[in-house]
Amino acid sequence: MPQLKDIKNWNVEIETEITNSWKQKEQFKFNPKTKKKIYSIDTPPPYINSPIHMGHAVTYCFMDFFARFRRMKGEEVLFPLGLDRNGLPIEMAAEKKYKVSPFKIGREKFVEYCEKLLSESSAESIDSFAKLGISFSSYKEGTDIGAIYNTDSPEYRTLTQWTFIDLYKKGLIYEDSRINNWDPKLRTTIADSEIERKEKETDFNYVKFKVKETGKYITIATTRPELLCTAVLIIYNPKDNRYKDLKGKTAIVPIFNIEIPILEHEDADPDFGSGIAYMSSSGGDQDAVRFLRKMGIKPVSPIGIDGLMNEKAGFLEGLKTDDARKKIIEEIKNKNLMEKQEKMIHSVPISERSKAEIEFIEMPEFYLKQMDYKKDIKKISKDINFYPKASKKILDSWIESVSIDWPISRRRYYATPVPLWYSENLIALAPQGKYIEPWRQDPPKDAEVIDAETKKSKGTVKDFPSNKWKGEERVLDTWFDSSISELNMLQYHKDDEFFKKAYPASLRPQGKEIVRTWLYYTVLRGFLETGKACFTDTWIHQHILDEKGRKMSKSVGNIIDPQEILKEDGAEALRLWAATEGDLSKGDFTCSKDKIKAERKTLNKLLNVSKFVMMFHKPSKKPAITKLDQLFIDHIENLTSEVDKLYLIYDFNHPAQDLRKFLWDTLASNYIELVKNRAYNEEDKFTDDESASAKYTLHFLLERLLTLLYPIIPQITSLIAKEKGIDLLTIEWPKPTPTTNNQQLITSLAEFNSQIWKTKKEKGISLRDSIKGIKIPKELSEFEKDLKACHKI
RNA sequence: GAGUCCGUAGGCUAAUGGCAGACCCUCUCGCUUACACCGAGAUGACCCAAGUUCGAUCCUUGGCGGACUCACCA
Repeated sequence: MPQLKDIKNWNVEIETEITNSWKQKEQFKFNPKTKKKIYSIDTPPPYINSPIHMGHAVTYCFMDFFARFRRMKGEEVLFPLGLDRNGLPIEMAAEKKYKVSPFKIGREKFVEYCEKLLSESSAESIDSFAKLGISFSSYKEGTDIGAIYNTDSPEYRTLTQWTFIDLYKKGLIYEDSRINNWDPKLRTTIADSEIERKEKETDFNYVKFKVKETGKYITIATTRPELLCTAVLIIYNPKDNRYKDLKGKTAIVPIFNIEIPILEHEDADPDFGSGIAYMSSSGGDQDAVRFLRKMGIKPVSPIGIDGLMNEKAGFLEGLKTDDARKKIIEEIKNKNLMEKQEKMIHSVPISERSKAEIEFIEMPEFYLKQMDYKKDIKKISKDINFYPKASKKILDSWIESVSIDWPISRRRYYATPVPLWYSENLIALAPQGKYIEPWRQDPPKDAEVIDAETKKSKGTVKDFPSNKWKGEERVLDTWFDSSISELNMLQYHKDDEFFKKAYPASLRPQGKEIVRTWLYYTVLRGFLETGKACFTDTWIHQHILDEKGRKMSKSVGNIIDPQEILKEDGAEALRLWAATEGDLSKGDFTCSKDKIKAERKTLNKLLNVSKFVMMFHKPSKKPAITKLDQLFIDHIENLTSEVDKLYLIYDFNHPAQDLRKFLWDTLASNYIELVKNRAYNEEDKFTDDESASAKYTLHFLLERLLTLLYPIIPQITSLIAKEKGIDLLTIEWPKPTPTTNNQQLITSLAEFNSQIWKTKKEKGISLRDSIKGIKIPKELSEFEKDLKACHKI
C-alpha cells in the first residue's frame, strides 16, 4: 500500500490497488454461524449481458453505504450479488447475436444458443462493482450463503419449482383458458405489469350495420374493423334516448352477415363515436376483455398465436392484423357501408420487452391466485418500513388496481420450466428439491401423480408403469423467479435453522419503476409462503438523469458511462458525489461529469488535512483539554449523533453534506488555523500541556471524521486510518455522546476569524503580520490566547 | 382522464409563518510554516394569482409548468 506522504493527489492507481486487495481477500465474507444480528440486503440482480449503467453504479454505491455502516454498527451483513440470466432479455439477445429464431431451429438448439451467449458474456459488471468498492459478501460464484448467485442456476430454479409445486398442491395455482395479453412477436402471454403504452394514429371507422327488423342502418365507430367477424353484440347507453327503439332488435354485421343482438349497457359512452359500440368476442382491448368477462361471453379469437388472422376471420385468414384491417376497410368502402373515417390518436398497449402491439388471445395458462389476497397484502405491507414513506403509495395503488390473477406461465424457452407431466387424466408433479426440465426429461419414478380433475393423489409414477408421460413445455414468468429472491438469499428450504434466524430480510433496495412487479410480487409470494412481510425495510430510489435532466438512453446518446468515470475520476469521487448530490429516494438526480470531478477536491482536502495532522505525534496519554479544543470535540460528538440517526434511516445525503462542511469549514478553515501555532509551539508561547491538547484534538477530530465518512468513501478513509494504526473495516461505530454545550460559539469564532481576515485584507496587511486595535468579543474571551496567536493581535 | 410528488440564483440544492443557507459556475483580490485541485470576498433566487394572517417562499384554493404512476375510447 502506498504511504500517505507519497500521495500528492488521490488517484485511480491507488484505488485499483485497494479494491483489488479487497476483492481477493474476500474481506467482507458473511459468517452464517454469527451470533450478531443479521442484516441482509436483497440486491436487485442486474442482467449480465450488458455493462452496468449509471443507475446501477449509483444505487449499488448507496447499498454499499448501508452495508458498511451496518457492519460498523456490529451487525453481520449479508450482501450478495445476484446476476440475472433468465428470461426474455437473454433470449432476445441470443436471437440478435446469432441471428436465430426459436420458432425455426427448435427449443433444444435455441437453449444452447442462450447458454452460449451466457458463457460468452464476461460479467463485466462484477469487475465494475469491485472497482466501485462495493463490499459484497463475496466476489466468487458458488452456493455458499452470500456468494454470487445466478438466477438461472439449478439451485435457484429448484427453489422456484419447489414453490410452484407447493402452491399448485395448495390449489393456489390453477390453469384456465382466458383471453390474455398476447405478445405476437415473442409468442407468449404476458402479465398486465409487463405492458407499456404507445401513442398511435389510427382510423376511426364509422361503419353501417343493418337492423334486421327495420331494414334501417345504424352507424358504429370502430378502430378494429378486422374483428367484425367475431362481433357478438351491440350496446348503447340506457340513458341515450337516440337509440331507445333499438332495444331487443337484431343487427346484421356487414361483410360477415352475422346476426347479433342489440342491448342497453352502461359501458357504452354516448359521447364517444356514434354512441353505439359493437363488442367482439375476441376482446380487442383490455376494456373489452373485462366487458366480456363481466358478461360471461366465451371468447373466440380470430387472431392466431403468430399474430396472423386465423380461420375464424374468413377471407382475412393469414393476414397480419394491420393488413387485415386495410383489406376489410377497402371491402366496407366497396360495399358503400363506410359512412366516414376520422383520424384519431390513441394509445395502444405494447409489450414492454418486444415493443410489439399486444393482441388479446385466449390461451390456457397457469394463474397464481392474487385477487383473494389483496386485503392481506395491503395489511402486511404496513409491516414494512418504506424509505421514503411516500413510496408506499406506489405499492398500495397498484394492489388496488390488480384486477385478475397473475398469469405465470410463458410460452418461451430460457426460463424455469413448469415442473409437470401429463398422461391421460393424470398429472405428475416434480419432486421438490431437484431441478427438473419436463420438456426434455421423463418424470422421476418417485414423482407424485394426481388426478387432473379432482387433484387427488393417485400414488407415484412408479404405480403407472405403462403410462406415457408428456412433459409440460411452458416456462414460468421471470418474475415468478425474481419474486423469491429474498427466500433464496436466506436459504428457504435449504437451511431451515438459518432461515428461521434471518427471515424476514432486512432491506429491499429497488427502483420505483419495478414496485408493481418486483416488490409487489415478492410481498405476495413472501406472504403465501410464510404469512409474513418479507422485508423489514424497503428503500425505493428514483432515477439518474443526464446533465439536462433527461432520461439517459442509447438512442439519445446522452449516456454517461460509469466505467469511464471509474477510469478517469475513480470510485471515491463517484461515491462522494452520489452521496452529496441529493436524496435519491426523494427525487431523480442529474448526473454531470464536472460535478463528479469536483468531488476530487474534497478527497484531496481530506488527504492534505490528514497529512497536516499527522505531522504531529498524537500524545500517548489524553492531556488536559483546553476549552477551545473541548468545544470542537463536543461539536463532532454532536455531529456523530446526528449522522448516526440519519444513516439508520438510509439518509446519507444530509450527513455527507454536513461532514463535507465540517471538513472544509470547521476543521480546515477554522480549527486548524486557530491551533496551528499552539501545535507547533515554536515560540514557546504555550505550555506543553496546551500544545499537547491541540495535538490530541487534531488527531481525535480527524479519526472521528474518517470513521463517519468511511461508509461513503471507504478507500481513502481506511488508507489514512491504517497509517494511524486503525482498521476502519473492523472498527466499531463510535457511541455518540452528544453534549448540550453552547455550539453557537463555533459560529462566533468563525465569524470573528472571518472578520479579522477581511479587515487585514482591506488594510492591505499580510495575514501573517500583526494587527492592532482589535477587541476580542466577550463571549470569546476564554479563547483569547489562541485568537491572539492566530491573528497576531 | 384520475392520482401522487414537485416548482427557490445561470446550474444543482437546503432550511424556514418574520431574517432564504451551501455547492458548482462567473467576477474581484490575494499567496498564509497541510493543501494553487488553495485562500479571502462579491454578484445573483422563493412559478403566477387570490385567500387566511399583523406578517406567506412556507398554510388554503385556483392557474401555469414539470416528473412519475394508473386508466384509456369502442
